[in-house]
Amino acid sequence: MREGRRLAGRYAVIWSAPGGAPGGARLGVVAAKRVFRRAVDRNRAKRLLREAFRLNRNALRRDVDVVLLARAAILEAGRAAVERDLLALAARARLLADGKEPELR
RNA sequence: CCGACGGGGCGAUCGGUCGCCCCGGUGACGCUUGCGUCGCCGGGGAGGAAAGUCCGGACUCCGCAGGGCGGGACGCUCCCGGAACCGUUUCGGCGGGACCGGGGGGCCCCUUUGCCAGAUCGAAGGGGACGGAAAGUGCCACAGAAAACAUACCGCCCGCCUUCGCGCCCGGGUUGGGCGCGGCAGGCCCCGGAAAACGGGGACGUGUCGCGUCAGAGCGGUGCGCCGAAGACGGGCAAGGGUGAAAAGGUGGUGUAAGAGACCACCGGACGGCGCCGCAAGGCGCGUCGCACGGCAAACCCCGUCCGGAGCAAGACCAAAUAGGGAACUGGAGGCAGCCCGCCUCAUUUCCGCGGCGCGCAAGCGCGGCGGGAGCAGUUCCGGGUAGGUCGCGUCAGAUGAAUGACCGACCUCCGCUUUGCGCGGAGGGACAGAAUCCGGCUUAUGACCUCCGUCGGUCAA
RNA sequence: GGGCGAUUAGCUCAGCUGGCUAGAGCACUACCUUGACAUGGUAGGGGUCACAGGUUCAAGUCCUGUAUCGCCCA
Repeated sequence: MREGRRLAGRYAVIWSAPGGAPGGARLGVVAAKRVFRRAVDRNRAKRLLREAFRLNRNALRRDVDVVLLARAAILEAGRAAVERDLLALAARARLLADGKEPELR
């Protein structure tokens, strides 16, 4: 991951590196204690990122590993907004599976 | 009835789909043959505070025969209930128990109010970390005379002394004054006279002088004074003054030089005296005391009860590499020979013991040999221990970076539109907040709803 | 997870066994010194003692709770 690519979005920062598993891309989530002081906020941030990743896992390339770092603004966002942010980031990082274009608006 | 605030309870509905963590079962695949990945079935999956870490306990290690010092925590009394846990047990129970809740009682403080007033008391409401201030030590700033074995600043009173004033008495009686008498002079009136000259008389009391008498200030007095003032000294008193958070009972009287519980009445108070009531904390009565002995112990401290220390990052087990420790065994290198025994050459730190050879008169020195120990080197083994791992943490959550989410529907709440209903649209299902060994307590944070309680406001009725 | 400590002026710190006006240095302001500046001198301003409650006649100090910051232990 130290050599991986990094891109920042509104609600998250994404790292990516070659890897992957038979089931598809693997995920790691990070919520820093400096950013989210309360444990309930850290859990909320990680759950939002995890859900957004799960719902869009098939849209991503299968041969990469991904780490998502939550940013402070994510607490104000809903699930759909986090999903859109994640897909936009994946597109910029060239992480989308071949032949599939995100439906960005 | 409504609203606000405080306190308490509760912190939450049903169904479906897709995912996550753990356990049990099962199947497929992969290979380092016991794990990994994926799937299916069944079960379980955050809180009242999981939080703060303020306490108590279980548990673990250290220590351990027992106790003390030091340090710390708690503190009215009685009853009932709950309680993690501990001890004991005949497994029914019994005893203890940090702490929590409820009720009754006592004591103290504050506010309001009622007593003529005051000390103080009663009532109502509220509050109390509520053992001891008569074991000891310490502190009580400023102000005030005095702040804790009370004191005497101002003040009140008495005595004495000094000075002064006032009054009285006495002495002295200047100038002057009043009264009386007298002399002289002057004016006025009357008579004589021509006359305003002169003479006589009269009244007046104008001036002056003398005598007598009366009063008499200033001044003086070792004088007197139920007079007064000031000051010094000696003594009595503690009522009044004012300061302060706090000043040694209150009111009225008697009394006194002045006063004071000095004495008296009533009220209040104290008692480590007695009696009675109450399980007790305490209360009441009697008696005694004219009534000195304040506050602070969330100051040191004393009394009673309790506590050994550290903490799951405790601790237990498995255990690589490297370095170091211990034990046992072996003793280097080369050549000859090669089945074994063996033989030759070179090298070999130090100590002890034994005997041998050589030199030397001797002490001793040198040479090589045997045995033992240490060191060194090698091999093997052992233990400690680091990285790492497993357990601790199994009990209906069980993680070594930590799992509970998303969507749909029902239902509910609120807002808007609509004449109501029906219906439509929108928002929301809410706050505080996420287990990390477990349990109990405390504290703090909290939306909606509920209603038990309290305070305040509004409206309605009586 | 567990065990501890601190908070006083803009900054760094004192403040004893509760009491007198909460002080010191740097910084800031004004004036003096200089042609001007630095330095120096004089004077001055600036404090919810982190917050809340309690004990006490009286709290920065004592007690309790809260908040924030920091340290240590595998």
